[in-house]
Amino acid sequence: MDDKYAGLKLGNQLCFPLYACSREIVKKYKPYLDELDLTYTQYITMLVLWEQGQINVKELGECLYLDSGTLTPLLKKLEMKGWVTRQRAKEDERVLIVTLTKEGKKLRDKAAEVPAKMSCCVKLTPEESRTLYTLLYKMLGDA
Amino acid sequence: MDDKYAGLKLGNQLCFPLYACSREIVKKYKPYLDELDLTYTQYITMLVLWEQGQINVKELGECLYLDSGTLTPLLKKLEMKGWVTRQRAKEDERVLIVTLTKEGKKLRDKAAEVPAKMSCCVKLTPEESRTLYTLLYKMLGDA
DNA sequence: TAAAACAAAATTGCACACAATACAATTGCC
DNA sequence: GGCAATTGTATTGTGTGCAATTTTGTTTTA
Repeated sequence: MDDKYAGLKLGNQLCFPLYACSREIVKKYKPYLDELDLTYTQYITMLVLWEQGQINVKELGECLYLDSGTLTPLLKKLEMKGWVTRQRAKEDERVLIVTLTKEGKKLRDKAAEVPAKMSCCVKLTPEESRTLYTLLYKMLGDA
Repeated sequence: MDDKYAGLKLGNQLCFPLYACSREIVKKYKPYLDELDLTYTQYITMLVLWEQGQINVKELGECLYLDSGTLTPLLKKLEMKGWVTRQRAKEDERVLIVTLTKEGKKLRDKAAEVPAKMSCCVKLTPEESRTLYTLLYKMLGDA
């Protein structure tokens, strides 16, 4: 009878726990990131910059699955805080290059404690975490 | 040398693919939900209402992991579209009861096709989907 | 080489999320 | 009954997230 609507049950949706989990995790980061004066999105942006030092907006967007509409205001805020600079590429003035500043590099030391603090919140075994990680990247890969 | 910062690598973060996947999936829903004149958040709200017919805001928030700051404007929009009514409980005027209308019920038939359309987008085997589902709920359970 | 096609960012506008705050109704305690 | 604490929503302000459009610059081609 109700089979027609079985697919519409919240409990049968894979998307829902994904969506809810994502928001719950970001919420858990908040107290630690507040200490660094970073939002979650700013944090993952800084992760890329700490690894690469310098990157243009297009590539940054590809790394983070974010577009310029999200990144432009975010990067301007990071620039105002003095952690990055934004300048046009000499070779091609359309390209905007984001570079980590000395101050931005310093922030990395404070941030280094965050992952350990967060890992306490995730109640999965290391193996479960790996499995989850693999499955998520498999989904993302086809995106 | 760089071990100190190993935890900060984007590739070592579980939160990141979770966050990215969540947004990518919501994005894939968009064209189908546009046809129903629903946003993703409105859609999962309707999922609950299609199952329950009636629910108060507090319980709805617990189901969806959303608070009143998100739900209040969202429910007002659903009310304006004529799919739900909002009225205070007689027993306790603080409680707001959201009820599906006849029009809202009709929408369920159109929505019934969405899950099948979406399942094509998820390139996981049924077993992988179940594993992912279980792991996500395990994380959520501790949230 | 001038115009068209293309590309990268920025801008704009709408829709969430959510913390913080406000507010109104209710409950508990004396 | 009176009043403080609690509870359930609503409001406000900030920060995304993204589609659509515009601006600016580059490349292609007629």
